[in-house]
Amino acid sequence: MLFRTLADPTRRAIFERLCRQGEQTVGALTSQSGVSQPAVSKHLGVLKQAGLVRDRHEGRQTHYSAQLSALAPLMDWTRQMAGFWESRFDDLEDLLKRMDQ
Amino acid sequence: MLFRTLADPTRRAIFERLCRQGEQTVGALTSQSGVSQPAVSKHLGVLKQAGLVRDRHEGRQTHYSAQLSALAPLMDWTRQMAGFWESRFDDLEDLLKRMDQ
DNA sequence: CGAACATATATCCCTGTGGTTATACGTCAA
DNA sequence: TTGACGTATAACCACAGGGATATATGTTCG
Repeated sequence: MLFRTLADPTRRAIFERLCRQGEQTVGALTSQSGVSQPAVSKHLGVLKQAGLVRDRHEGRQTHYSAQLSALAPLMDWTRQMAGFWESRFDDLEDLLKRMDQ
Repeated sequence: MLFRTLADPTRRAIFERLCRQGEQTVGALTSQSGVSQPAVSKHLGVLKQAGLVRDRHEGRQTHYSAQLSALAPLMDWTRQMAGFWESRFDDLEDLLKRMDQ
């Protein structure tokens, strides 16, 4: 589900912005997304269902923020793939270095 | 492009199998994929274009293997998002609260 | 209350793409 | 060379889903 959710560029950009700049209203996200407000709301719904964001209602605005813990399965998957590969003899020192950072 | 490539379950399963079990022929991959051989070939083409697999021709068969170094951008992206998140004060507070629970 | 505002939902359209079958291309064996 | 085999390409279909516009829901303010 995570891959699918993050596959769309617009949606991924929204999530990245929430990671970089913290909590944002739908309006703020819309103004820099290049698509309509309903489109942004739909993307936020998908992100929320994937657990990647959480929403907080304050008056008539809704504030969204990134829920980074949801990325854990992604890191786990990547590490697992690397593990399988590594256990089958080969260098990939470069990748392992980056994983250790 | 990585997210998009790995978003499809069938294609991701093919890649995972190549990671777990090493080099495989198209026929071997097809037999356990649940879809037709042309579909598998198409998926392999997409994976190849994303740099996630390599192909090696041997007679009339083609052997595919995972090219794990292509996952590096994925790890970099994830780490970058985590970095943005941790560098923001309010989120650190949230994290600490959750750690105390 | 009524109007402006912020967001969510409904509806529809249209493209992308994953699936199929049919077929072409290359390779091995006889 | 002919035929069987392994894989790739072609042509087509069906549907998911991202986009827009229109409208509903809910909130603040005069």
